[in-house]
Amino acid sequence: MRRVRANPGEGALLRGEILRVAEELLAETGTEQALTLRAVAARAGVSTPSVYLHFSGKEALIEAVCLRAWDELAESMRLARADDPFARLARRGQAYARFALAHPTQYRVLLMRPADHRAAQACFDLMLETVRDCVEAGVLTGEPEKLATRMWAAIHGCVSLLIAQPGFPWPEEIDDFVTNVVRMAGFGTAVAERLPRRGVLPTPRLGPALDAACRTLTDHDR
Amino acid sequence: MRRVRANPGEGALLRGEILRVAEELLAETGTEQALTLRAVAARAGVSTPSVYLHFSGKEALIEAVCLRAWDELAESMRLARADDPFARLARRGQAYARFALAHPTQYRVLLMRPADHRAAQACFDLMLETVRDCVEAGVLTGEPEKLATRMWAAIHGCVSLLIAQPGFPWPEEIDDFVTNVVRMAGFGTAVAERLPRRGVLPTPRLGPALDAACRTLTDHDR
DNA sequence: GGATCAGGTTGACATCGTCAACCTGACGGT
DNA sequence: ACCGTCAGGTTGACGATGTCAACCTGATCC
Repeated sequence: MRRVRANPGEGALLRGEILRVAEELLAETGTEQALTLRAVAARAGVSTPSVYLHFSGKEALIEAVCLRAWDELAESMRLARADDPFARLARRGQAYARFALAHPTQYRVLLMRPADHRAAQACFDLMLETVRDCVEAGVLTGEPEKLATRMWAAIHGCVSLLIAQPGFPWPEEIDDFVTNVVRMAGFGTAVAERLPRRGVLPTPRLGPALDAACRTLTDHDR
Repeated sequence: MRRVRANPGEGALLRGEILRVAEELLAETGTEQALTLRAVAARAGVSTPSVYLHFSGKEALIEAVCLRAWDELAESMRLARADDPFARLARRGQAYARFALAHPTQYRVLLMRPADHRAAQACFDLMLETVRDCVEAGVLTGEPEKLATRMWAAIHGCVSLLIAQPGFPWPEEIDDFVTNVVRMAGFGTAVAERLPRRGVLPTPRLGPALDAACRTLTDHDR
């Protein structure tokens, strides 16, 4: 199983190999504790300290492995298109959630542990761009950065709870849960920003008023 | 620094002492990696394996330490009262967020790592109870369990991002962020559940319609 | 006054991340 | 043809950590 030494100039080949087996190991075990430098090195057919030739330490390796997933996420969000900006927002939110749930370990390592990297920046920017479109189209009002972080929080909360609390008695199917959280975030952001902090109808009158208001939002013409 | 041995029948005293110093250590360092059995034992004035007399291992100790915080959280949510059920929902959501941000390490350990315990069950039940009140009062519609999980997701997402990504360029003050996420969750849940999955006005007409609809929700009488 | 047993301690083991020192074989210059 | 050089590794060790089996000890009861 011993790996043959690379020729001069090809040292980076080992780096790729290490990343590959580390990703494998992480996917197999589902936890970064099981990602030992010794296990990674052994599977790559190489001695343990060789990892240090390409990564400054264990944390650096883990980060490098997980960061690869985020490029894919940005790509899959970019692919989630729709002509209507508000619909595109929902599509991208769902793409985000779908990807996170498909790569739970990487998502957890990068976004559910304290860190100062900005792994999600690219994805957030894609979200932000779509929120801007919605503001221009008049369906959302307010500062796009603030609106986007609030919606991000909702979707992140949804997937991170699903990842971290598999034992919780979730009352709806995962797909429905994600979809409904996305809808809640979208409509909630649109409505909350249009209402004053105080002076909204008191609860007994708010229920019927919401019924009536929502009827006017439905397209009866088609 | 050596602790005097407890008398027969008082063995549980050490358990309390261990919990106390472990909590101290966790609060000081902010990370459970620094919570070594050796450090805990040393600070308690006791030998390392003594911890095993009261906890089955490191994970059990960490869980026991963090679980103590949740009882306090449930209490502080119970204290967040308001006559109006919809307002009470917001108060409790904010109490939840405030507590989580005040005990970030415990929150992270229990809710942001994979686990099968149901740490948050008691808090969720308090949330659920208030959601039920809102449904009875007519301001929310739908199945309370589903509504509550969606709102929980939003608030959890908000605090867990704040805890895990302190380096992110948050565009609003933490208090405002929390408040606005809570508003988004409340109004979003109320509205999204009243709208059909399809057949909502297309974006160009949705903006003005939302403006008009939200005007009807404002209390102009006072 | 000796047995008992709760409440610990001692010493060791395997595993981990990390590092300094060493090895080795391909390649360029002469 | 030979020899230095240097990229690309390896060896062996260190200290820290979770965990466990075996041992100790002093209060209490008959």
